[in-house]
Order: sequence, then structure tokens, then C-alpha cells
Amino acid sequence: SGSAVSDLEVEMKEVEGHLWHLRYPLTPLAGETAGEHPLDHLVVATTRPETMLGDTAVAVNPSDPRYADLVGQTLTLPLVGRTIPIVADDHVDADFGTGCVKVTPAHDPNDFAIGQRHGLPQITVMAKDGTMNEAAGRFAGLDRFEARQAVVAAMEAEGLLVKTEPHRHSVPFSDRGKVPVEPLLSTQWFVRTEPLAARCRAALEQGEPRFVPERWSKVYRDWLTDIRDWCISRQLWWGHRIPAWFVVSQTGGVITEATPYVVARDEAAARAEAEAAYGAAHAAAGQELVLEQDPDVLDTWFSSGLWPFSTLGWPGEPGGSEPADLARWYPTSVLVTGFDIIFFWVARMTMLAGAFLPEAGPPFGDVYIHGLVRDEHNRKMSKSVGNGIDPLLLIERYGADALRFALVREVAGAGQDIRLDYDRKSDTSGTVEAARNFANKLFNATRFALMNLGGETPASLGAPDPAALQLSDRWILSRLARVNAETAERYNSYALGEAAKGLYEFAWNEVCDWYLELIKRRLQVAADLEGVDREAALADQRTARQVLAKVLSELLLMLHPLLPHLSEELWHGLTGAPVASFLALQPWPEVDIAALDGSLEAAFAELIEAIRVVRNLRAVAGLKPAQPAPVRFITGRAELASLLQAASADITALTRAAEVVVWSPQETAAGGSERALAGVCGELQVLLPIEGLVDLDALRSRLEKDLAKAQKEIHGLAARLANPNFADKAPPAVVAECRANLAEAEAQAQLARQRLAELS
RNA sequence: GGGCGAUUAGCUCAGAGGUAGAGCACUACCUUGACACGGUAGGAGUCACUGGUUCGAUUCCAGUAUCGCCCACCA
Repeated sequence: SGSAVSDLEVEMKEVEGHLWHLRYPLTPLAGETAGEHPLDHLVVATTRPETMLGDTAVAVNPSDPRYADLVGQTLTLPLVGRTIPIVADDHVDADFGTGCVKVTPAHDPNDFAIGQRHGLPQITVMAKDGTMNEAAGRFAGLDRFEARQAVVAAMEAEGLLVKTEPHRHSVPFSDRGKVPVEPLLSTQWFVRTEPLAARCRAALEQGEPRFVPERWSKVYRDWLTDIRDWCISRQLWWGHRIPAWFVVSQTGGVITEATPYVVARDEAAARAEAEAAYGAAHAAAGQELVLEQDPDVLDTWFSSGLWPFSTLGWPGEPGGSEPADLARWYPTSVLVTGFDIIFFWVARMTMLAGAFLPEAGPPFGDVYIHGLVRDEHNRKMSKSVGNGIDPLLLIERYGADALRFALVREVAGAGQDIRLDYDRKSDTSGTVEAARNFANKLFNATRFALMNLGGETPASLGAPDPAALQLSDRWILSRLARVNAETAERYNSYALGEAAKGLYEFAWNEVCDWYLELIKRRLQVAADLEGVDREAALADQRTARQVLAKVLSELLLMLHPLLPHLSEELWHGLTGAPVASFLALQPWPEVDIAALDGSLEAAFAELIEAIRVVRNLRAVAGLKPAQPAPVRFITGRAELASLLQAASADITALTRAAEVVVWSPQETAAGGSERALAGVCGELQVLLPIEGLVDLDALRSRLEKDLAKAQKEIHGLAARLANPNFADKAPPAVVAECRANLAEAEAQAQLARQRLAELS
């Protein structure tokens, strides 16, 4: 690549390489001849033999007794002939290999550090294009990997190759170039990071920014701790050019290490600054002052790290006040991003923002870290691997809202990654398809409303009269208020998946499955009704319309962040709002606290359960769906009885009941025995007296299932209650609930046994 | 070498200290005036393993195993 790269852009890969053991002869001491000393050489091991051409020392551990007397002596570097010292350095592990390490300060970070400690020269033997340079002597011009083979061959020819071992080790690869990178000395621009990082760490101590999920703050903090200086220059031709101008006329027209420079906003300012500093000297020498801008560009993450200012304006513009957007919007409330760029982007933004606006705190209050979409092999999707999904294919098949909803719905688990069930062969996804089906469901529910609102809108219908509300109205309004409160809380806490699931279930399982079904008969006012009956029916129709309009319009509002296009469209249809007004700009609907009614919701759940039992009995008995059958409920609980009584019209509509009768156990006994389908649900018995049409075996197995379930429950609850510790230590409410459940299960078991006995 | 996730139905995944949930797939029935991209009913799980805390653990804690990710200068 010919450019500097960041450590973050380097990927360590395990590769099968070799460890070459090379012999470096000791330089004979004065008065000795070669071979006279008992130890006339050292053996070093290396994975990159070509770098030996740049060796300037061999290091041993200072406490290694084998080499203690050799420290300070010298070796003759084979192939090159250079005399290099033997130095003692703690970095060397005496137990690895021979305990001797060749030191190449110009081509290895560790060796660089050793070189610094021992004042070793740095000999660069490789060029930026990966070939060996003139310092490599007879190997100059060879590619680095050719040079590796050539050096090994030359050492072997000289009898200095001791052995070659296979060796698995980590090699740094360039993310961009996909080839091993070479550590190389070069002059670059750096940002001193510690003062910036220290400010960020201090802010984090104060909880700024707040990471969601919280665990990512540790990743952020760790990276900002013991941070290295940041190399920000790149030798690429794209990017922001570094605003530094060299006064090349000071150094013979070329840029050297000694060339002075000025840093400024633009060339004119740079020239003014350079004139002030060097103009007089140039004039005295009769020279023209020549500037040359540094050809390097900034690291892309440096540029990206300036995002808050790129978007909102720059603080401290000369002669200007602070930009209006910056004053209004900085810091922003939330940054939404993936964990893979916490270092690259998030930390860079907080560091740079701290440099330019130290008083204002981090550039965003919250950092919401979402999961990544992974492919079917659990790999992160990336451009370079080429395992991404083209969202347009899924959008074309299922719609943009469906894709969005599916992804949001899957991110419930606190930033957990998403493995999308995407089938590459057919470009299909069950998850996205389910979201599409949901969108379709909403579309059809709204269509149903439009067909039944009589041309009115939520606004023209107004709020329903509380006194006119029916049971199902009060139920759905209570549910609406509760779902509203829950959803608001979920959005606020970034529990987006939970919000999506909650709305999905409310819309489908409650609004569509129950409420819409329950009001169908109320929305249709029979044509033959007259007088007060007609008046009452029309009033009730209006109530149903009012509730339906309110529920649906608020549902669309709550769903809007998740299904923006569809909800906007349906809302316009439902409300008749002009094209220029947007659902997106509507305030969040107020929670109707007065509508909340927990006991009503619980009672309604019992009603739903009763209806399910009836439907189940009908299915078990093999009744045709259209065939009416009488329904008898038997319960000793007065409130349940009155609920069922009050809802008998609803039950009739939803179960194809020929008639609905609610009896107490006494009334039942008085009525004598009747052949019937029977089911039990808690303390409720459900009878379908339809002699002759009964599949007795199916009914029996259904009752046996009920009995088994009740018995299992009795077993568990009784065992728990039998434990004396439970009664003593568990909260009284839990114990009471347990007793109640046991009583109910026993009642259920009893009823089931009784019915089974009657069957035989 | 450190750190972090995950392990729940055939598949993809939620969940919560008090008797296990969704979507898809599966079974049966149903073209009912919103919706077959649908409805009704149903089948399906030793919640990875081992200990601990607790009256009670699938849920909390510790360890183990497997999978995955991040960080780290051992030639």
C-alpha cells in the first residue's frame, strides 16, 4: 500500500510459517583466533530471516547464565559482515528457543524498543513497496519473500543454517491490502492522545457518554486506557489533505527532516505565518520563500471523528460567532452505532470533541450499540468478505418497512447480534416475511376500519361517552393505555425489540383477533330496525366506531418508528390528514390513565379462555364450523357468571352458539343430567348438549388431558405447600396464591373425573 | 495470555426468582363481507453440564464444556 496504517487496521492472522535457526559467529577477542573460544557462535531463531540484513545486535536475558559473560562482546553478522553487539535486555525470554534474539530495530516494534534502550542504530533494509533496498547489499531489489528464500539459501551455503522448524505464529495483515504488513520506520504526523483520552475517561467516570448496553462502556474505557499516540497521516491520494506547509526554500527546495513547517487554515494564512517567521532571512539571502503543502492526507477516522463539527459547524471560526446549528444541537442526544467502531469512531469523536469544545462534554449523551447482522455461518457481514445481503432484494420482495421491522424486532436482546434466516438461493427470509405479513395485517385492519367508519375520522367522531362503553370497549381501551405506557418506556430505554414485539402482539392478538371480531356485529346496524331500537343501535355503532378509530390511530402512531411508510400512509387514510402533515410530527398519544383497569383485563382474559374452551370442544367433537350448538356455562363464581351473562351476545357471535346459558351448580343439579360435550377450565364447566353428534373418543381424550394437566399441577403445588419452609419463608401472597391455585386445580380435576365417569 | 457474549421447541430467537414463550415450519378443519401474506383448534422443549445461594433456580452466583467475538510486541 505504501502507506502508514493504524494498528486497528491490522488483523493478526495465525499462519503456518517456519522458524529458522541461524548461527551468528562471535567476533574473536583480541589475541584470540576464530574457533578458539569454547563458545564461538550464538544461534538465533527467526520467522523473517530477510530482516537479519538489518540486524544491529543480538539480545539475551540479563539473568541468563549461559550468556552472561558474552554480554558486551560482539558478533559478526553473516552475509553482511557487520560487527554487532550482544546486549542484555529483559524483553528476551530465556526459555524460548536458544534464548538469543536477533535485533532489527528498523523492522520490528519490539526490536525498535530494544534498540532505543541500548542506543542501537536503525538500518532500514526494505523499501515501501516491499522490496529490499540498497542497504540489503546483494539482496537489493528482491521482493521481501524472494529475499527470505535467498537469505536462507545463502546462510545454508555458508553452513550457518542450523535447522528449519515448522512454526505456527501470528502475522499482521493489512485489512485493506490483505497482505502481511511490514513494520518500517517513517516520519508521520501523530496526535498526542493521552491528554484527550484522560478527559474522556474522566467524563466516563461521570457517566458520559452513557452506553446502552452498559457493558460496552468497559470496552470504550479499556481502549482509552494506556492508549498510544495516534498516527494520523496516510500516504494516499484521497482524503483530507494535511494542512501543514513546509518552507522548502529553507532546505534547498525539498522536504527533509530538517525542513521547517507551518500549520494553518489555508495556504494564504500559512504564507503569512511563514513570512513572519522566515521572510526576513529569505530577503536577506535574496531568496523567494517557497511553500509546499504536505502531500499526506488524514486518516479517514480522523476525518470521521470530526463528524459533530462537519455536520453542525466549527467552533471558534475566525471572526464569527458559534454556528447556530452547533449552538442549538450540540451535544446531540444519542449516537446509534455498532460495537465494531467504538474505537474507530466513537472514541475518536469524543477525543476530538474534547479537544475543540472541552467544556461542552461528549458530543452525544447516549451511545446505543446495536447488534450486527451476521450471515448464515455467523460471520459478520462485510464488504471485503462479500457475504453481505443486498437489502434491496429483501425490500423488493417484502417491502422496506418489513425489513426494518424484522431487524428491529430481532434486536431485543440488548445489542445481541442478529443471524438473519436469509436463504441466498431464493432471496427469502422467514423473519422478514413474518414482518411483511404483519404489515399486511395492519393494512387490512385499516381497510376494515375505513369500510366501517361511515366516512368519519377519529377527529370527527370524537371521544366516546364513557357511560356508553361496552365491556369489550373498556377492555381494549385499558389495553391500549397499558401498551402505550409500556411502549413509551421501551422506546425510552432503547428496548426497541421489546417495543416492536409488544406492539405486534397487541395489534394482532388483541385488536385484530378479538376487538375487531367483537365489534363486527355492532358496526352493522340491521336495516329492519326501527324506532328506539334503531336509535340505540346507531348510538352503539357510533361508540364502536369511536373506540376503533382511537385504537387504530394511536396504534399507528406508536408503530410509526418501526413501520414509517406504512403507518404514515394508513394514518393519512384513516384521519384524512392533508398530504403536507406528517404522522412523524404528531406528539406521542397521551396515556389515558382513567381507562386502565387491571381487574377488567383479568376478567376479559377469563372470557377469552371460556370462548376458547367452547371452540375447542366444538373442534374436538368434530362440529362443522357453521353448525350452531347450544352453550352452557356452569360456575359457582358469581362475578364470572355475571361476566359471561353480560357477554352472551359476544359469545354467541364468536362461538356460533345457538343459545348461551349460565348456570350455578345448584341450577345444574336441578336441571337433571343431560348428555353433552363437556370441558373444564379452572372452576368453569362448559357443556355443549348436542346428543348424537359426538365423537366420544375425542371427547374422552380431551377430558383425560385436562385431568392429567390438573393432576400434574396438584402434584407440584401440593408438594410445595407440604414443605414447611415454604409456608414459613415465602411471602404470604405467594402462599395464598399457591393455595388458591391448588383449590382450583382440585376442583378442575374433580369436574373432569365426574364428566369422564358420565361418559362411560 | 486477558476480556466479553452465546448455549431455551425441527429452525431463527425472546423471556423472567414462583407451573416455559413468539415467528417460521408441522397436524386437522375452514375460500365466514378486513386479511389464505388469513382464521380456528392442536402437537412439539431435562431451558448445555456440575455445584452453590434460596422455601423455591430454566432465571442469581461459581466452575466446566462447546461455539463466537474483541484486545494483546514473545523472536
